[in-house]
Amino acid sequence: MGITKTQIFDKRQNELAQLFKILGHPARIAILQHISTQNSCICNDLVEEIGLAQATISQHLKELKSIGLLKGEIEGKRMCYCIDLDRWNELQDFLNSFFNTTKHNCC
Amino acid sequence: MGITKTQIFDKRQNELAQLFKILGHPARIAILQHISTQNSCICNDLVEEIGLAQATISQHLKELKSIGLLKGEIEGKRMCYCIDLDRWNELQDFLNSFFNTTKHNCC
DNA sequence: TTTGTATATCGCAATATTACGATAATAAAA
DNA sequence: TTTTATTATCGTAATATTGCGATATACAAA
Repeated sequence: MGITKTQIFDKRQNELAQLFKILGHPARIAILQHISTQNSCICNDLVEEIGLAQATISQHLKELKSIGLLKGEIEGKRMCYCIDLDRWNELQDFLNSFFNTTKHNCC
Repeated sequence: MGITKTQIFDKRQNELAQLFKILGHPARIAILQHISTQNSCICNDLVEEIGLAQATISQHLKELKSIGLLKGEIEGKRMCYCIDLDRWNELQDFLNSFFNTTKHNCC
């Protein structure tokens, strides 16, 4: 065991869980905050500011890219990672719709 | 390795990540949806409706309780799990504040 | 009391995640 | 061309998560 049984859940449930899961790591939260509020979008800057190894940061960036939250642009020999603001808003709406439709109780 | 280095992140980052992480599993999403929209709050009903073993559902319920999202009431020999709506709203606000303060880009 | 029902917890196996050193790939600079 | 800097990927060790059978616990019903 150890495998999440995705086949017994519907598409929306798996999608929601996947989004929450990717956001569920402090390094990825920190990356998003740095890019957004501290104007550092260069991979190497993030490595220095966050304090994880370069390979580790690169891996986290890849995961954030996998849900479309980040897009990377090549800038000479460096990579500039930016938040895809359209996707960001879309995601926020999606999570809010989950919260709003799940706001009732049976007892 | 394999340990998340929580000590290099601040309290808010770790808290946000923890909340997202707990929500990052389709079974837990399904549990919340069942309780809220399908009026099933009895543990055993969830076991039948979701299709995971009783021990597994019990474990997921425990994790949802750990972030205050569910509260369980004893009802005879059964347990009725309800969403803590105050906590639910608080959490939604907290996640929205993260989304709203991270909505800028450097490039 | 005995039996049956509902839930929690323990222990374990399978799998996933996290982190990082080493190395490859790419492009600018010398 | 050679060197240097930046990032991605591979391989691996450590740890975490998922899922479940077995069992313990608690309560109701017989």
